[in-house]
Amino acid sequence: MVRTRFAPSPTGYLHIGGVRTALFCWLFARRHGGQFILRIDDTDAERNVESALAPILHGLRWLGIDWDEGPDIGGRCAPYYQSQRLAGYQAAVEKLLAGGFAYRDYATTEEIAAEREAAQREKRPFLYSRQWMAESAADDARFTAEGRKAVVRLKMPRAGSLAIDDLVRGRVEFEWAREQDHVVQRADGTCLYHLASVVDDFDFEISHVIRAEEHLSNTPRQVFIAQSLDYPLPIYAHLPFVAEPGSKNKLSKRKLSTYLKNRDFAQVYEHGLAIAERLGLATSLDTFNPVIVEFYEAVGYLPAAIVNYLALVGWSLDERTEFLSREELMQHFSLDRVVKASASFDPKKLWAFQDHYMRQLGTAEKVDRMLPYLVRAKLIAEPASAADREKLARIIDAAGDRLKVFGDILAYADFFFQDEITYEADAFEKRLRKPGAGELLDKYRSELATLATWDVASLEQATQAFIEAQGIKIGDIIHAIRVAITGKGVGPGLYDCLAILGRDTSLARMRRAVESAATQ
RNA sequence: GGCCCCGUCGUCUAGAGGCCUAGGACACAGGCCUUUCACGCCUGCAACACGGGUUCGAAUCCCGUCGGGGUCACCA
Repeated sequence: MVRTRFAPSPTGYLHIGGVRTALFCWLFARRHGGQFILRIDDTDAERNVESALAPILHGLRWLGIDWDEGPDIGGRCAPYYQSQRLAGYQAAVEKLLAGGFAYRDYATTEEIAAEREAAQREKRPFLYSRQWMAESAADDARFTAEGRKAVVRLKMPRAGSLAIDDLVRGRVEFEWAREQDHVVQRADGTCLYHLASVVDDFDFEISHVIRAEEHLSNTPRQVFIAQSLDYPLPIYAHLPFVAEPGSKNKLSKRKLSTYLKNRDFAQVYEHGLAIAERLGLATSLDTFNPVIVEFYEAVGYLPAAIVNYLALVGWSLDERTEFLSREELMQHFSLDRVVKASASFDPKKLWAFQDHYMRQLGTAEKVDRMLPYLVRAKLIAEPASAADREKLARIIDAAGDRLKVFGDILAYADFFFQDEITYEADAFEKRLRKPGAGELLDKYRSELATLATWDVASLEQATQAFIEAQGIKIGDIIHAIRVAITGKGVGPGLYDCLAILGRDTSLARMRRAVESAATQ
């Protein structure tokens, strides 16, 4: 039975690299009809675990990465918080001690540091002297009498080597003599991550440990712990990590200002920022950041796009398939097609997937998903009336594939719902302050005032007739009309805008624009 | 610095000795379409890190060099 796990520590946010790891674990479990387990690594946590965990669970759920056992739903191996499994770790430490695989060490941190520095000075690899290792009860008594406190260290082998057959790396070998006597239990009795992780993986019957590459060098000590405890070894698979845009460094949420120098990254960030600001969301880099999954949810990306994109960061189905549904991924995912090299996060490629999945949506669904954005931005009152929904549907159809994320509706719908529009300065100058623009627009307005039916076809026909009568080209007036009725230089098709706005509003806005152009 | 991992277009990747004058996608550039923008269509730019082997033949195998990254906590 395949059982994989994702073991986040409650940090308060879901990192895009973490999601990729979770996704691969989940996909692998689903592919093999196994279980995906969520375990919370909170052995060190002093913070509020529940509130720091909520965004992580929420993000995974939003992406559709569901777990079979975990903190909120329980399961046969409960509890799923490491902080609630301390007794098991304690028992493991006792067993390690009893078997001679670990020892009580009374060295102070200063003494260890001194040894490490000495080794560095002499340019030889550091290996603890075990000078303060207690080998008998008498030693314990003696060291304790000196006022020392003990930690428990692993008594690592000092000869031979270990070979791991990693599912993505192949065979990797380590010399035991290079491995340190790592601490597994602190002086205060609490246990460290590596021990807890190994014990839990055994207790949860994890068959495949799929995790990021940064854990590869930690594997020997974990194997040592597992072997010393007589645990069967899980199968390991170390995934390449997700790197910064345009570099090979590990993606980090702290370095956003550096990433912003990357044009693509900056573009995606600023696009999201504009939406967030209209929604009145907090936009500190700590909470609103394309390295964090919440960013995409807030701005209105589709989970399908993110999942599809992320699946292709480090994995591919074949030489040309790009679009894969969740079901197809579950069906085809395999670790042997995971690449070994780290892969840069490319926000523009994610954007392209978003564009693709957005097109699959029908108008009705877009109305449902975009309406909340308009409500939050106070462009539509809650609850939305049937008329508002109808109008929104028309706007969405007119805007078409210009709407890349749900939040984009704000920029395309605002002037339809506002009573009073503001002009974009550049567009106003260029289109309405041009000599003669006002007069022409005024004539056009008078012409439209007499129009029998106010719909797209009639508007187009009337406009054509108007430019022919005036002996001008469409480009000579259409931009002025657009700025007059929308306030903007770009937007949906002009006749659509006029039709949706209606006769009264359109004519009133044109009149006001003519006045503004003349007086300002 | 020690140990470990990695190295194909700017980016994600295909490639398991001849199918490679290296394929696809994103990005980028130019053009067409066009009322703006977006879309669409066409074209283009662009890579096997380097050096030695092995072989009739190497992006693919071996060795070395260089480069990049990870890790060396009483963090996870």
